[in-house]
Amino acid sequence: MMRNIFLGFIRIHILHHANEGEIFGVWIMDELRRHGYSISAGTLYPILHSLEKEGYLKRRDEVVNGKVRKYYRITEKGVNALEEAKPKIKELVEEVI
Amino acid sequence: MMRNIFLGFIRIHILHHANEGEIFGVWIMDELRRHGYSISAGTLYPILHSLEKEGYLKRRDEVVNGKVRKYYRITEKGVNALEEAKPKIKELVEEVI
DNA sequence: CATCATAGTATCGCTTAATGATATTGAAAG
DNA sequence: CTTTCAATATCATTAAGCGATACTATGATG
Repeated sequence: MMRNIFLGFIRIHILHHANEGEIFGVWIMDELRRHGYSISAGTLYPILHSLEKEGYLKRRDEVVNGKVRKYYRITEKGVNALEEAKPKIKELVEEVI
Repeated sequence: MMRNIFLGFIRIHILHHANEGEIFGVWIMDELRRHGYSISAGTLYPILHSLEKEGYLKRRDEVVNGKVRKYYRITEKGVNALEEAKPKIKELVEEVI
């Protein structure tokens, strides 16, 4: 029941965090786990790739502690999508809550 | 983007409406369309069946205008699930909005 | 009565998405 | 130049969503 809703939200959450700063795969997984939700790598990475491919996120590779990390940051298009989504989500949620 | 979120919400919306009164398949489809979302019959009916099977909804068949309608109403378990879900949704949404 | 039209529900075959498990990558350490 | 490790990537499987199409009463028509 909640899993379903959470999954619908995951793209928005990713955009949201990528709007506040740079994010990368494992960080997101941890962040979500902290909030009581978890997501498989096999689900997350394809989502990141598609968000990037569709132009909502842009990527930057950096070596951290000798490991390559792919940092993502929101794009202009991503910000727009996020702002457009907010009122719709609000409407969707307020009817029920 | 929004479709995904909407789909995650559909079970909650169904429970919500089944809490306010009796609902049936076509009515839900119309209601959602009115709000700018649409759902295929091939998606909706399996959802109704599973919500019933899992005990969130109970069914009552009635003939209306010479056609059989399956009215659904929320159960005690459904009400509980709905009430439990609300704060979690709120938390999930408020972080982003 | 037979058959027709119709609202509503049900299901099939296909496509797309999520998942856990497993593999790959590349820098650093030794 | 091998090993180790965090992080990312992909594979095979399972589950979910979908449009299209079929099914099921029932009341109307003649």
